[in-house]
Amino acid sequence: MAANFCVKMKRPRLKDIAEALQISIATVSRALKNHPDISDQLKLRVRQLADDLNYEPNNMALQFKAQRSKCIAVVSPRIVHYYFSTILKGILQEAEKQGYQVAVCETGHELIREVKHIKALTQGLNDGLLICVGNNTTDIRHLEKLQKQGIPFVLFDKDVSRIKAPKVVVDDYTGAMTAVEHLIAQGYRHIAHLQDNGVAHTSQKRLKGYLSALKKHRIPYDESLVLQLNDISIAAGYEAVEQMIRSGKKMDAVFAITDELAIGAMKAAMAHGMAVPQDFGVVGFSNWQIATLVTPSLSTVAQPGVELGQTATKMLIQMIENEQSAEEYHLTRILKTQLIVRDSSFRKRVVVNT
Amino acid sequence: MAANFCVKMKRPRLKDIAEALQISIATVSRALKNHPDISDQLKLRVRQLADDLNYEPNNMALQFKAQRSKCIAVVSPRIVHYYFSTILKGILQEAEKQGYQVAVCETGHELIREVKHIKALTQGLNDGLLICVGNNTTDIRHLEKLQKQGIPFVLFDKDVSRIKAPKVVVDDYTGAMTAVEHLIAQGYRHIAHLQDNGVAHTSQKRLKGYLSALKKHRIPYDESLVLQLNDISIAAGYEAVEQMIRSGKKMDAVFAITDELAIGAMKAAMAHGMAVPQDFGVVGFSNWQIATLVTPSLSTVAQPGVELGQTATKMLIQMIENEQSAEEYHLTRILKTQLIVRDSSFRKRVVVNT
DNA sequence: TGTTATACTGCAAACGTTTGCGATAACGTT
DNA sequence: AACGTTATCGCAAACGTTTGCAGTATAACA
Repeated sequence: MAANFCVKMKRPRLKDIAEALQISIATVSRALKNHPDISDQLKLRVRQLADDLNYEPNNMALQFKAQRSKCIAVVSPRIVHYYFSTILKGILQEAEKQGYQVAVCETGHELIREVKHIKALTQGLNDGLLICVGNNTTDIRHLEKLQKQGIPFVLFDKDVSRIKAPKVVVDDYTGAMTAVEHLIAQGYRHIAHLQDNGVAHTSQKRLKGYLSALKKHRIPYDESLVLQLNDISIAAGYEAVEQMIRSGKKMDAVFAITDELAIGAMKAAMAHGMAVPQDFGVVGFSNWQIATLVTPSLSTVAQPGVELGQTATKMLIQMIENEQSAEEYHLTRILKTQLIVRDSSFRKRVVVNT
Repeated sequence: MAANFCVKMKRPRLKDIAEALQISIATVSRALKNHPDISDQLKLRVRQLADDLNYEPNNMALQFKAQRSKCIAVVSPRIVHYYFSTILKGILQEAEKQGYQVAVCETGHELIREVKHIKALTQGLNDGLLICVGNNTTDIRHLEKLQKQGIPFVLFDKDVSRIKAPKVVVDDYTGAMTAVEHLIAQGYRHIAHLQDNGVAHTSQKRLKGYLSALKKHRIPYDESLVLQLNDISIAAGYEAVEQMIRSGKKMDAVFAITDELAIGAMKAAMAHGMAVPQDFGVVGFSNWQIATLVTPSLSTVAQPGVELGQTATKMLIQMIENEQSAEEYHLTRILKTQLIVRDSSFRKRVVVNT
């Protein structure tokens, strides 16, 4: 009776039920878990009271006892980012399926924040980590420390070649190569490549793909057609291509490391009177939503974000539940990209392959 | 010596340090916490060994003891969504600042998943919740239950008028009104409104803003200019406006509930030979990234996503740390939107206000 | 009556940490 | 010599739950 007057009712515990029913805590626990040792009659009484009190087991106590939290954490350089959102969606899907909670944090490509977050996330709360390192992460001592501590983790999207650990990445090399081969098949011959500063692993792989495609089709490599940009924005792409055109450089196509760069390139070409795709072909990378919205629509290399997230999560949970450390479980899964041909690179006529 | 041969070294505990140093666990704990009761000499030895063993306190034990996890959880309808990403970024920023971990989950606007996730997230692991209900959430018993349990939570973005709880929302009404007034000021008179099925609180507020603007400027309300669509995609916007044009309906502008709808509308108008913004004005809602990329660029109402996330998080953490339940802390923060005028609605001439 | 099986239920330890309080020694003071 | 002070450290309880083991009562059987 009087208990109801209490404004702030404490969370009920097994002990409360036990005392109310004059039985032991152990019995309550077993009754709620439908243990055969407990009589049906008592089970009923216990469950009744548990429902009335709105009893929910205290997960902090459970995970403390089990030393398992059923939580994993994601370390991502960016949150407001179409591709990373996609990956996160895949992670959440798989985690939900397996009953795991997912903590998220953003590093903004800053090593300090990366280190800080990883440290905070590993102080016992999470069973494992999904990490995408930042573009500037060359110092990998924090990852090596993770390994030493035996904390399960999986690297995703960005490869870190210097560390042996489970990884899930996208086949940037083949993706880029396929894209450039497509441009070549469409008859473009002077294909420029727009990339960022080039330090990131992905950038290098895509450049290699570009080079391989040229080589395979016996197209001479022109160094001046590969542009390193500080920025991967639309404006940067626009500016780069405009300068090239102004300088009189012969160029009839662009393969860009980003959809945004590609769109900038496309706009610059059009602004200078070139028709896309007739005079100028463009292929981007990532298949952002905007690729379908620009005119002409942008051909691009799609990365399987959801699949990547799912795969990484599956691997991580497997490591956790089999108690395998990252060290003894190094295997790199490479996911296929898919070339999506849209209007910006499809001349709609049969092209003789050289 | 032999311990080093052990392949899988267990995580060191205070007990391990204590035994190695032949002192009590309590002393180790105090030494590491720099308690004045412990001699500097012993502190040094303890810290030395702790460092050597790479000791990190077990957070599960800590949070179990304190019954505080320093974790909050976010329940969001969508993950791959520009606006929600922005909000999440704000949440993560504020949480990082205050040392909280953030768990995330996606409901996909499905009530069942919403209920399930909220239940899972509240079984003790999180100190509080940030919830954006789905569009179809009319049954709010799960929220009422949260209140009864005294678990702190803040509703964000979507208002749920039937429940008294702390909320952070955006001023959809004024945002919509300002947008429509802008169209009116630009001289448009036959302004259509594209909305979704209209059940969501935000949809209703925006419709009201639309109506208020018309009324204020003495423009007769034409019911047939308000279209409820099943879908908020570009295609849906395109189709809706195309049908209107074909039907011969007089219409010279669109205010859409979404940037995507607005872009669809714009493309439809242009496809039918109308010049934007000369013959046809368009304003969207949300300021997605694509708004700047379409031609002409899209005017839109920007929602302060980061600010919203930060505000909600601040409120939640305050509730947690002051032990205020959602019931006794109901206050609704309404954040201002900002009209961003771009090419799709700016006729670039002085317009006499009627 | 004694033995054994059956059906329940409770005791207590364990998970790792913190912390109030009590204990011990060394040293100084009277 | 007796007492007080100070510095240093340990004991044990507490947080909520699970679970192996032991215990008790009842009933069935010889």
